[in-house]
Amino acid sequence: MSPTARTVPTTSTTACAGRRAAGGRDWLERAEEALTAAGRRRGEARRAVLELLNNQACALTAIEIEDALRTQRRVSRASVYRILEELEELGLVQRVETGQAMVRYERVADQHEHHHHLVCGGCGVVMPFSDEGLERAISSLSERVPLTVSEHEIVLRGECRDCAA
Amino acid sequence: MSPTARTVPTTSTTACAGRRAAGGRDWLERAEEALTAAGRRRGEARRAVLELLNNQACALTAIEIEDALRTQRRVSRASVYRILEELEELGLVQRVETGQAMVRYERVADQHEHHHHLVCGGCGVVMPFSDEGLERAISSLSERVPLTVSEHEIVLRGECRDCAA
DNA sequence: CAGTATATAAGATCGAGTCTCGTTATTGTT
DNA sequence: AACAATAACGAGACTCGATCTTATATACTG
Repeated sequence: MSPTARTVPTTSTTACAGRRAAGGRDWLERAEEALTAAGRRRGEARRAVLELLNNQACALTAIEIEDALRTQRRVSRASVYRILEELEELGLVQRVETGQAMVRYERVADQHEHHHHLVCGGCGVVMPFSDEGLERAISSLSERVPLTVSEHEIVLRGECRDCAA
Repeated sequence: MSPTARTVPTTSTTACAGRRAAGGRDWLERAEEALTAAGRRRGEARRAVLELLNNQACALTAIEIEDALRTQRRVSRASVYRILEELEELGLVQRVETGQAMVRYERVADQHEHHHHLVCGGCGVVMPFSDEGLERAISSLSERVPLTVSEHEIVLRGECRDCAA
């Protein structure tokens, strides 16, 4: 079995370690406003997805979102993807590639609660991190490169403490 | 259509811009040696893949490899993936996630011709880059993180000059 | 409250990647 | 050089994340 394409044992909402997001209240409100401003109607499926994303500390996959909502309100897979795409276009959500063969999504923080990801190759757990020095290096670099850089993504891979033990 | 899952218009071997890799002679030899040392036999399919990878400046997808070889020697898709996996295990090839819904592979340079990637969201072109300051920031960061970091990957996304024009 | 457009659900479909298994080819041995 | 033994390979079925299609339900507008 290929090490990176393995089935990652993620228990839906615990895929990304770390404290459950606390002060996301603003994000939910901001999201609702942005959607209304964009001329969108309200729907229960989308509201459920928004609420779930608002309570996450880190990125979820579409399937994890579908599973997590199954108990409270069945949301079709197509809807999950459609909603995530809308939210991404409005800059409310961002895609995260962790090298696990599926895309993860997370809400875009109000200010710059900007972060990147640590991925354990053993158990598949995903953890957020951020670093000032790294961001400085990136932004200075972005000036000297033959591309108008609009986003960047950094993934550190290795073994978490549990797996290394 | 989702912007990142779009079908990227890559013409097989030109997927990764930049001069065709020049001094790859050593890599090919090194690869052959490593494979022999690992007790592997020789096969035509693998030799074809090795030669192709040796002439690339940057990362290719498995499908691109299959297509590129189609004219000279038909190599089964399963073989391409199996060969790439072997090479990855031996540290001769590395996987690259560019956020384009498929994995790319490239040879691992002899010394530290270590590099990362710029991806144009418009045309899908992938370009290599490297930066000392960035590497320093990463390695100092790797010490302070709750993970034994073994690899890292950085992708800058934006618009290339042609697409921005 | 009727009309209309958006939101959603269900399921077909797509495609990258994986798996199985029968065939071919390399290599060490005689 | 013929011969096993076994690794390398090819063809195609299969998996599963993601997308597309279409019919229905629901939210706004007048």
